[in-house]
Amino acid sequence: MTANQSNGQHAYRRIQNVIRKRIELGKLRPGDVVESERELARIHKVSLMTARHALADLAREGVVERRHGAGTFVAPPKIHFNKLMSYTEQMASRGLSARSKIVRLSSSESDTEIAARLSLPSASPLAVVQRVRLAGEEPFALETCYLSADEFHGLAVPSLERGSLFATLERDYDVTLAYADEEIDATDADQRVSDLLSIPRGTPMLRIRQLIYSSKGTPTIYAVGLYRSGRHTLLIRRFR
Amino acid sequence: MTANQSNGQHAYRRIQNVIRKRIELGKLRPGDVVESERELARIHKVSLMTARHALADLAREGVVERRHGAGTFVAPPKIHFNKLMSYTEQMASRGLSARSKIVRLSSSESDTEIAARLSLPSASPLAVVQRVRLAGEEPFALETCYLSADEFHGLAVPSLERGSLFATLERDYDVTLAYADEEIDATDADQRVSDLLSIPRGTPMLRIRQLIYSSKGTPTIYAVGLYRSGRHTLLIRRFR
DNA sequence: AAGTGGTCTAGACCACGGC
DNA sequence: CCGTGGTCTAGACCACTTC
Repeated sequence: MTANQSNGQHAYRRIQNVIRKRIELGKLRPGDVVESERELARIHKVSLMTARHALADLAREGVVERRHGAGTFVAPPKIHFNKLMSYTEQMASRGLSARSKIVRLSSSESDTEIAARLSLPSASPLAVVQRVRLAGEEPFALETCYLSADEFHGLAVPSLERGSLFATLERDYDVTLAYADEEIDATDADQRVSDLLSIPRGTPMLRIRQLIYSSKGTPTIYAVGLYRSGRHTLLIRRFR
Repeated sequence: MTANQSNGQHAYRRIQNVIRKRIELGKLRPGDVVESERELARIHKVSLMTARHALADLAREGVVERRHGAGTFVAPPKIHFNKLMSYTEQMASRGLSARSKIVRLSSSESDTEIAARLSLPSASPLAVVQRVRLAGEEPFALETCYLSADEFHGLAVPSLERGSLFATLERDYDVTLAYADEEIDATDADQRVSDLLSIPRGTPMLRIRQLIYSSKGTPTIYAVGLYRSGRHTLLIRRFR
């Protein structure tokens, strides 16, 4: 009995999971006090440092707040700012289902500039997935994703039409996405965009170009999104 | 001799400061190995847990990176993503000087919607500072800031023309800004904007509306920025 | 095999908060 | 006052990387 105990989990993780589950189930609500380090140590039969580790880590994640001399409390539910989420996940977090239509799917194109962004040789074949995103029945965004066709061969339409690209990559290709750098600016709708989204040419669009990195630090997806003005606002939180 | 030693610092902070200083002075460069936990413990005559605390904390801040089984290394210098910076600070970080022109300065307006965003009574007087931002000689953005006129009376033009609004608030009013929530979308230039920025009407604009909070959590500034397309892109990093 | 970070123990004293 | 979090000790074993 050293690091792991009954199951294959670390002690501090087990403690965190117990607390997390209680919050998830509504047994602990925001503002409620959580057991103190000493109580947790006693209950879980671990040392104080381990109980402390569990709480300090939860506090870092923003799950709980600690007040010196007072105690540890469940943090108010936080809006997930600056989180990298697939369209599917974004919709799900608002209780909506993602609807989209694939308008282009190919795996043998090549584009020097995009290959460069993905740190690929300039003639590398690229897989391209272009989708129109729908809010209700109304199209409001056009998203185009570029990936290395060599690394991700055989991206299937059905899996993309239902699940998200993120989920497909993580499930079928054992790639976990970690972070993305985004460039955001404004343009106007050109002919192709206005046709696909049924909006007038020249409509102002929010353009988001993101380079999504895997957890190994490899640039994995280059995505360009065009969002119809008024139908989509981006939320960001910045810190000083 | 328990928590503090020679000076009034905690042991783990002292260790961090030593490492930080070495990085600042260039004695440690990105990729260089930092002393191991055991070495630090020996050198600073502290326990392993304390040396560990120092390094783990530096790793959280992104100053160093730790690799299991390999060692602790100085992290590559980070670009400051998602940092709340005034226009003046943004320019300074690129080695440029901020140039802007105040086109409106008043302190007795009132606007129910904006007052509400600042959590003020709806008839509260507002101080308004509207500035055109210049890149070289070319105007590329229009920024409008709203503050409580009661709290910030006597905002002087000269201090705003040179220094930043941020600096003025922090110096003259003892307010430190902590974070901001931003809504980003696209619009087009209306008559007033196109006149002020000398651009055609209908030019797509990036619109950033930010609510800036003080370190006490009080909404302090509501700012609306309109940025000319192609002349300004926003950079964001998102994490999963 | 040697060295590293990651987890953990079983305590200790200090600083702070609320009663 | 008592209970809380924050720091700290002097070790231990495990998991991992490097050689």
